[in-house]
Amino acid sequence: VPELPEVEVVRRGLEGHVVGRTIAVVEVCHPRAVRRHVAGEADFVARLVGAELPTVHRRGKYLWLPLVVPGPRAGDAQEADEALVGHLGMSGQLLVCEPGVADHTHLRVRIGFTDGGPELRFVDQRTFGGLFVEPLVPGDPPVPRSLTHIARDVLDPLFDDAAFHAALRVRRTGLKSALLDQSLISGVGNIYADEALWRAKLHYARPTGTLRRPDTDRLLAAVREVMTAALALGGTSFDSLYVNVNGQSGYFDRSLRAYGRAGQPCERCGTTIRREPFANRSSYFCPRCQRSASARYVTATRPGEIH
DNA sequence: ACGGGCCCCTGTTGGC
DNA sequence: TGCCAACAGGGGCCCG
Repeated sequence: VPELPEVEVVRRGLEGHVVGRTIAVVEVCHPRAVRRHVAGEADFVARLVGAELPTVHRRGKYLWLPLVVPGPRAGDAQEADEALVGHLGMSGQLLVCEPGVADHTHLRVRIGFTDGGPELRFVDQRTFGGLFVEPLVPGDPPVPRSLTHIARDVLDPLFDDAAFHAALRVRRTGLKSALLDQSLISGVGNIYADEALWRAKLHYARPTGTLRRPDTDRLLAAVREVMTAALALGGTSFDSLYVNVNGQSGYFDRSLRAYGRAGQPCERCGTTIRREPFANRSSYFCPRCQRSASARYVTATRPGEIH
């Protein structure tokens, strides 16, 4: 459930079903799912068992739940100094389901609670995602250590539009590469990058150094609009891999204007949407609406035609 | 230091 | 029908 809207849907689900509860048991079913927990599987489990989960945070595509361990005397309030961190990768799901429900084929981690209620299950077909426990680094809010290089996302009120524009100006790369760079702006993946670029009428290969402030403002507005609209529809789901904590799909796939629409007419101008290879994936765009890559740059990116 | 390329996995799909 | 290459929403690491 990869991009920001889908991860936010999951965060809200965790807020409703997991926050306030205390972990009783943890079962790691596949070691690769906890590979980012360097101290190992047993340490991962030990740090979780007995911890209470007061809140759930998200930055970009990462989720984390601060862990509060009960103090020596009952009722002692403790500050969380570490957190359970999760990334869904390409195919990860966090599902809330009754303890009796049959294990999913790709169940990787099971977390049970002291109240005996629904479990939290991490299910991940491709195992690009994972869970790990890490110390929190002080900040607003405190962030797990390995997330300190992740930029704030566009729905974060503290995202700095001017700083983002300045960063684009000094980069020497294409616009979509910059959008996908989680250290510049987080939460944007392949789908919403293409959708935002279509909305802002910008070419994916436009050199970032050529952007003027109004271009950046239009782009950021488009990213915010498309993500907000997707969130309202529960995110984008093409199949059962991308679901909320209750296993339900979102409906934003019907609202996509560029992604996956190769060969179909642009809804703005009727020109056929084109698909081009991009970084081992694909870029979808309207060749008429999104013509802003300079001719020199486009030429230079074609193998064997560098002038 | 920074950008692009490659790899980590499993499953589905479409062409021959 | 079968086989196999291409492709899939991500990111970390290595290399130049």
